[in-house]
This record gives sequence, C-alpha cells and structure tokens, in this order.
Amino acid sequence: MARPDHRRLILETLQKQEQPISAQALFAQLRQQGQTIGLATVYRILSHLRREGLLCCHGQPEGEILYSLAEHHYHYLTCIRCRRMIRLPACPWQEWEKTLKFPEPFQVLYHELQLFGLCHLCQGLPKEVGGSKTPLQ
Amino acid sequence: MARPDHRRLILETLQKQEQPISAQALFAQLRQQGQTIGLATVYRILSHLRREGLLCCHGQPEGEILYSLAEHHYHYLTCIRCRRMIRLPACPWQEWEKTLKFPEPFQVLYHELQLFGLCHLCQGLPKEVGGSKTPLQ
DNA sequence: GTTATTGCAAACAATTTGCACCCAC
DNA sequence: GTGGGTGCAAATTGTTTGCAATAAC
Repeated sequence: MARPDHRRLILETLQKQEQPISAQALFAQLRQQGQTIGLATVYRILSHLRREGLLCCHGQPEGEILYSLAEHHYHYLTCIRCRRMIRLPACPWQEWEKTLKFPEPFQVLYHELQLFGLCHLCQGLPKEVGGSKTPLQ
Repeated sequence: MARPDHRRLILETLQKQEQPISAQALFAQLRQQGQTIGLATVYRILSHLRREGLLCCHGQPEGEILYSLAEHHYHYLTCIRCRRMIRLPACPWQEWEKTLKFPEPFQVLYHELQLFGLCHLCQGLPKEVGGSKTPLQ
C-alpha cells in the first residue's frame, strides 16, 4: 500500500480550519475522514511544523494548546462562554509596535494576542449556550 | 497546631514574584520555605483565586500555565533562549483598544499579550545561556 | 541492504479528584 | 457534634518516547 503523506494531510486540514484546533481534535477529525493515522504521528508532525516555523501555537489559559498555520497569523476574540473564536480581520501589531517602549533591547520574533470576553450571542444569556464544552473560568 | 493560612501564604508569595510562576514552582518555593503544604492545595487555592478574578493565567505556547496577580496585570517580553520574562512598564491596551475593529459585537473582559524573541543577553550568542531549562522551540 | 516514517502501547508530566483526617467553632 | 480546609494517593488528561514493523529507495 502506498504510504500516505501525513504531513500534507495535516497541513491541508489545518488550512480548512476556521479557528485554531487542538492536536486531539485534529486527530479525531482525520480519523473521522477515514484516515489511518496515529495520535503520536499527529503530535510528531505538529512538532516538526512548529520547529519549521509553520505553526502558531496558542497556549490557552487552561493549558490547552491550539494550533493554526503561521501563514495565516490571525488573532481571535475568544468567548469564555461558548468558546467560539472570532477571527480579527487583521493583525494590528505593526502599528502597535511603534508605540511600545521596551525596558531593555529586545528582538521580537513573534507575538501572541488573545482577547477574552463574551460574544454577542452569549451576552445577557443566563446559562450554557452554544457549546458542548464547559465555559472557561 | 494553628492552622496555616495557605491562601494568604500563596497570595504573598505571588506578590513577591518578579515574573509569572507555574503551580509546580510555586509549590516547590513554599516547601523550600519550610511550609507544609500539599500540591493539591496549591492547585485548589489557585483555582479559587482564578475564579475570583484575582489571577492572570498566562498559557504558554508549550502548554505550561504561569500565574501572576491580576492586580499587577503586566505583559512580558519572553526570551525564547533563556526563558527570562521582562516586564513591560505599562499595559498599552487602553490605547490600542480604540484602534481595533471587531467583526461582530464583543465585550472584551480581559486580554493576554505575549511577545517572544531574544533578550539582549542572548542575541548573538551561540548556545545555551542563562537558564537551566531548555530553550523554547 | 539502509533509512525514515508509522502505529501502538507504555511512559511521562501536569492537573484534578476521592477520601479520610483534623482543626475551629 | 458540624463544616471547611488539608495531605496524600489515585485517577485523569494531554503529550512524548520506545520499539518493532513496514515502505521507499
């Protein structure tokens, strides 16, 4: 049997994501598509991609790590109620960088900005809306 | 024996930190001071403090969670070489917020900004400087 | 043959939970 | 007595590693 190109498979799957995705969820998605791939392989490939600088790793305040393609480089509004992540249209860093004063010389290579709060669907709602996962906090 | 006020102990220890600290490191620090406290208690109290909004949780891109007091609310330059975290003098969010356009209504409750790169001590150095931990990435 | 990649299972690390115990009241 | 806080150990979760099997060359 021809060896499947798992690396490309993972890259393509990441392309398709609306929001950053966890390694476990990525694995589940691939399996559901009928792919025979092991969880370890997913982690190994993600690790490679990361070292090559192709991945953004979004460490959530609960320890979960979400991955997205670096070429996208978006920031997200994360709803702490339904966990939906809403992509900002552009990265404001270029502008912001000019206004920042560093206390010592520092070469910024990449950055991570996450905004947490309530999306318009969850504002004013009493309980449990929109997601299977438990709310943050 | 008088019951120790662990909650206060943890708050005071967090006060003293120069940089955000992991739960494990916090536990180790308390034990070294001669305190008899369990790791579970540390986690339980951190969890309480978090729910009360007293804590900032900095999820690192490797999944590690670092804690700091919310009253401080600082941002950090994190050196990917020596892992040193350099505190920015002020939070620029108030200014930046005005310039942001959201794709849908969203109520921002808190935010997380992390800048990664090389500190001036680690720029141009060939290998392993300044820290016991392995470099990031 | 050699080498790199794979799946599985075991190992590992960080965190949470169960539970009996103890202190303050 | 009751109730909340605690330490320890076990359980849980997310990730990494060891290793034999296999495909590409």
